[in-house]
Amino acid sequence: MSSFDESDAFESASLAARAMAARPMPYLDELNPAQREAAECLEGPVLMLAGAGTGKTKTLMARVAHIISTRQAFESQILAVTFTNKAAKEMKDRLAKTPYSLKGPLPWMGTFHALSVKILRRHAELIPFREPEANVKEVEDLHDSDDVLDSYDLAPAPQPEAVPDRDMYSLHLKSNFTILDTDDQIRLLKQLIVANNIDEKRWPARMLAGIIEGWKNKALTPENVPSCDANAYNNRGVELYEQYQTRLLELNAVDFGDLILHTVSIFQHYPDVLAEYQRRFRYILVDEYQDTNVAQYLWLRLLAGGHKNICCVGDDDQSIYGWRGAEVGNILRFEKDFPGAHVVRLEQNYRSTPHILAAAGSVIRGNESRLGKELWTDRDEGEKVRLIGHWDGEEEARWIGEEVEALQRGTRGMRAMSLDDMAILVRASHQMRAFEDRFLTIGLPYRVIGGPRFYERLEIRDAMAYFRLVVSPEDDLAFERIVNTPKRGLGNVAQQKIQTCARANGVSLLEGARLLLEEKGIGGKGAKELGILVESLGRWGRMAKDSDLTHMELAEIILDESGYTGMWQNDKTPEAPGRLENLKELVKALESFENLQGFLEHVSLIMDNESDDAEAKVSIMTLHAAKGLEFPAVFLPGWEDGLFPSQRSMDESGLKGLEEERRLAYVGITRAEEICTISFAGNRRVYGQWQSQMPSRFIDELPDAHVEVLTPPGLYGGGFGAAGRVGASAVESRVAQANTYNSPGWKRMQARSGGQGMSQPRESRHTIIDLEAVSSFTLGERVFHQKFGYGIVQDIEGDKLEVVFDKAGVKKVVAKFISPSDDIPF
DNA sequence: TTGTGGGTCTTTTTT
DNA sequence: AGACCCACAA
Repeated sequence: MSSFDESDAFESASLAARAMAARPMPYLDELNPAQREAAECLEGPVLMLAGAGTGKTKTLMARVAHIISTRQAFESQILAVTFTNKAAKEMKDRLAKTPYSLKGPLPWMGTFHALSVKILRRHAELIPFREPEANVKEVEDLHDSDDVLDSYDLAPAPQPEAVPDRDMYSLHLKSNFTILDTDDQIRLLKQLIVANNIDEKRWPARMLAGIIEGWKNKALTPENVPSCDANAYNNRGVELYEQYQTRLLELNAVDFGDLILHTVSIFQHYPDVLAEYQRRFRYILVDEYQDTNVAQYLWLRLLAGGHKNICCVGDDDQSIYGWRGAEVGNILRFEKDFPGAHVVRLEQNYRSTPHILAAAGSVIRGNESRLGKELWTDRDEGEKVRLIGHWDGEEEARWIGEEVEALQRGTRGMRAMSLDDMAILVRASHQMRAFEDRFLTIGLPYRVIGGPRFYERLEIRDAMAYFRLVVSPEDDLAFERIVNTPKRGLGNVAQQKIQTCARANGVSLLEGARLLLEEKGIGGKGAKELGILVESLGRWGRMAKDSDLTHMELAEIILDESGYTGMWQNDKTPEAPGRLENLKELVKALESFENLQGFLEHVSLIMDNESDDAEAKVSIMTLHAAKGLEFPAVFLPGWEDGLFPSQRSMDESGLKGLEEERRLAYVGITRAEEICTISFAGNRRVYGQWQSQMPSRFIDELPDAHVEVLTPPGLYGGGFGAAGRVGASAVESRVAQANTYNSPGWKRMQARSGGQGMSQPRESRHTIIDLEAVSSFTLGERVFHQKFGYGIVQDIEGDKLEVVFDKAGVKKVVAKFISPSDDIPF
């Protein structure tokens, strides 16, 4: 990456010289007044509140063009940050298409992580930062502060008297560090957990990984973890976190969280380094600001600290990643963080019809904490949002399948739509199965968006482990991964021996294996195979250096000679051919890199897959995956209380959780350009159990005037099932439900499974208990919880209930219950 | 070393 | 119900 050299040219070149030839600004003419304001205001901090479909990317691009053509900065002095590679790529493409006065691409456009890697490679040896003695007290003071954010000042820490001598610490990060993905991380943590004699059953590695990730998201190093988190992971969380960080340094590796954390830490502790970057980046642009976590926020705040020419773009109503550390607070607090900030609201929507916007607006208005925005459009009215209830999930999938086909043909005078124009957006990925099943049986082409990323797949990770080992033989994690893949007769015992031998000699596992073979510490088939592997790795390594083979040819040789390709060729399972296909893809992907090394450097941060195939297909994806996309026709199935809004989200995060769910609903509806169809089912299988469902409370929030309630076919003829009833008179029932939802003891229509001849609906009393209503329980009362089943109330304490459930030994403190006082659903 | 049975968990997912 | 993971047996 030579961008630093490029941008150094700035020091000698004069901006004034470029200013001589002023050019017209065609990009500004294409904007509406609000967009134009956001693009033109180049002085000081700007917050661009861009609602769904209001042309924020276009505005951002115009802003870049404006900065360049008014000679405020060179391309290389603009820092443009996104969250995903997809977003970064999209911006790159857009910029390339409408270059205006741009001389070339922006070298500092990328994800937080990619940009951090770029920075970190230059300063890796500054990690870890060690507090010089004199500063220790100060740091302790910081930790006592309640608010993580307030404990950091905009000004970097005072320069330590003596810059730590890196040689003093044998252990520091080196510039060629590897980036671990989640899988490696978990394996590493597992080893630590075992080494610490912790019961991995009770305290899973995943949990620890989650806790550590949470800390890193908050920019907390092991020393910084506040005392309130000290009891995390059976009181040993911090201890293990520290060990983990040490282990990472030993491996010269970082995880994703470290990329941000280390960069922030360098900025905080080395003012000269920070100043260099502050000077370099004259303008900072941030996309999806509502998704930033604390660490990323600090990253930005430190970089913008000097000139404060920061432009954050976001939509507080589309913040749906709170569960992974995103802080809506960042965007809500922007004006406080950056006094004198210029706030621009983009409210004209170019995507959806008025009916759709009205529905979305009416739902999101239910949220308390928002900056407030009202989308409008001058488009034609179009169709009302459609609402329909179904008997069960299968019926719902069947109906949507037919509806998709109808739209494809073009019905009721509507234009025929391509399958590419339609999407089904679900709350949880397991909901996708019903649609896949149905679409397979009727032969409707579909594509699932999401799923495991290309480079996360088993075979890709295996292949890459081979490459890694060839490039850097001391990569122990890679060695562990492939030593017995394909099967070489090296089981646990053999691997243990290698571990011991390597540790005893203080060498890498590969080297340890070699020593072990020399000492004849291992025998039989395993020894022979291990010998071949060790020898081959050495040979491939030499080939990588000396031979004239292209790296693609080398990759193929590695995969073939190691027996890895053969392993899948002999595999008779149905997925084997697909995996071989993926391996070919992988080799093809090597093409765009100069060598294996270069490929590996980048692969952990890229995810370009999504092969664009020609055939039109309906898209199926989660609401989260749909963010940023748009479709003429959108289906939103599964709007049932407990599923959407998700019970778990509400249990864990209360009102905050509910508000995030509501934003999810908002995101869903605003994906639609012309037709938006919301549906729910009266009955659904939950963990193999049939449960009757209530329509989502968000349905209550839809404005009657903009909703058309459809009648599910066939329900009137056969009888009056719960679903039929709710579906047929959803508008009336919505009104009734709205009044009773949050109070204990609402009436509930009880559905009964019974095939075609649907029985009369029966009423039964159920109670939803929220925090305020816990006191309405009595000791010894029998309760039912969706997850834990039936149980007895043991104790009532403040706003918490302690319940012992029938299911062997489950004793939980939960605040929310559903309690049937007479009848049991199904 | 590989197969099997029992126990557990079950929202969303990027880098 | 169904997937996954681990412990234990062949």
